[in-house]
Amino acid sequence: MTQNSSRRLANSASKRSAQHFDGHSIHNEILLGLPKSECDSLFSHLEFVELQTHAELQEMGEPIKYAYFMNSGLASILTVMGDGKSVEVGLAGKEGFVGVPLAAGFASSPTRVVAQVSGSAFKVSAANLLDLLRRCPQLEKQLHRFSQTLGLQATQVAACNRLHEVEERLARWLLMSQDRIGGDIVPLTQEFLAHMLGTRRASVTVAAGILQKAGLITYDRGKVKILNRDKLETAACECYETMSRMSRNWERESQ
Amino acid sequence: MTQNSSRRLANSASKRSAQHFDGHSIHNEILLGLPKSECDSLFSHLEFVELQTHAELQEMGEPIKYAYFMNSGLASILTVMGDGKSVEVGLAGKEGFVGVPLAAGFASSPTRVVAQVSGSAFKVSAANLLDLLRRCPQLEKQLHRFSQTLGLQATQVAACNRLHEVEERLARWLLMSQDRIGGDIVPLTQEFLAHMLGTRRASVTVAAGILQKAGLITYDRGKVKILNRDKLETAACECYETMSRMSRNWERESQ
DNA sequence: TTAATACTGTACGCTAGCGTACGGAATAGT
DNA sequence: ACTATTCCGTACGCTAGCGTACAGTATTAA
Repeated sequence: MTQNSSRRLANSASKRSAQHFDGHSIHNEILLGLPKSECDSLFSHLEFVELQTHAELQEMGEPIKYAYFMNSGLASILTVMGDGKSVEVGLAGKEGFVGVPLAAGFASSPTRVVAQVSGSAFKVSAANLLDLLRRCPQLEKQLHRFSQTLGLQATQVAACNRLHEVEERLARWLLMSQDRIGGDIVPLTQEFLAHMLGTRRASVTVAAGILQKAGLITYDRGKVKILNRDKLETAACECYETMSRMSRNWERESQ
Repeated sequence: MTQNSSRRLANSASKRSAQHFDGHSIHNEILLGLPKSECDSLFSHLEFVELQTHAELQEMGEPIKYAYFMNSGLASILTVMGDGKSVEVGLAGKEGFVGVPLAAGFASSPTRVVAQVSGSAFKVSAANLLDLLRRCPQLEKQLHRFSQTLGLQATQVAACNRLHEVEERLARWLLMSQDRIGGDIVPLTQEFLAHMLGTRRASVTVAAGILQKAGLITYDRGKVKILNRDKLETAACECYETMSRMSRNWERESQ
């Protein structure tokens, strides 16, 4: 990244549209919401990176090297057990950030984070981020907010995992993913969906089959196409509505 | 609360032991860790309150009126579904605080919080807390930290609820409760334990019966006595160890 | 073209846990 | 002392989901 490109980005950051970085459009909502002064500090430390599917952004228990402002695609936050079984406990798309523990003074990642849908992000080293947080109160505030939303996601997921069935949870997951990546196709195999939902691949096949026969989705070799979003919402458990409402309230309540 | 008592508290707060407030010992670890300057600001706004069992500190979806620095007893953070089923997603004892959403700019509680084991706390109005946070950076930092620990608790619980059995989860819950309240008796009926674990009362009876026959606990009308803590740890799922380790790392990593 | 791999559908026996209900024992109220 | 309530143990039929395995189809590699 050249000094020139970072300056160009910083200059354009005061506008709410058509912001670029080294030729890459900025979609990340945290970055887009920052005041110009903080952008000036921040942007010279950012690096644009492509995220391939299943790329590991953070590993459970290991030091956090980089944090990521998600720009497109989808990052899954997973809790992994000793026997290798995993459950998704949070999602981060372009509205979010990967590396929230850093903002609270935690140096190691308590979870695994993988790019579940390929995309891109702006990454920053942990050391630089910590330094920036001291100078950028708005950035710090936004990261604390997003940390809180992830925590709330996790609480709802904790209850949902205990009380709701695979079919409902699958529908919820598809809706939440579509909200974050846009479009009507969610590229993901049943194998990895099973890891998300903390269940067997065979259970996903059955649940997806039911949704498919009902005409809500089609499933073909790692690509889910959402055909009827309204009906899919009724097929999902209440947790989808709850989590959406939390996001909306969030935007309203945060000044 | 008199001006006199708050002054006395503030004066004693620079010492690490024998701190009192209106004659009540302070056990809350967040309060004990604050510098004297912030104590001076904070203490005049605190009020000591007794918490009866099942007292509701915060209701899901409603505005947060008061925040609580827990002093003794145990607060359960619950996610409640539309049909009334509930699951515990977090615990706060004297190491903690009830009302973390306030610190991130959230005015309503996304969860229900009840005093699961009676005790006491120092409460502060939401408005006063928000005002104090602007003047007390250490307090703000500590609340962000605790917010993060609650979020991590929730992620582990989300996975645990999906993957582990009632008996393991019961053992984990008893251990975590004992860690927070001290002593070897956890006063709680099977009915409410069922709400915590998101299961039937009958399932708790069975699980508790197994632990009882194995000589790990005794159960009698709302009082669990822990007889063999070591064996109880092996009966619990790995999540207990994981969550304990997270707390320990937390203390080490946070400066 | 052939072989190997990845992805999906399906099947079968099995178990934990559900919903529900009933009875007994301890406690509290009057 | 009597009654009502709370709390715990148990039982029974039922279902979702588990672990596992195998086969079929699409994709990729050689």
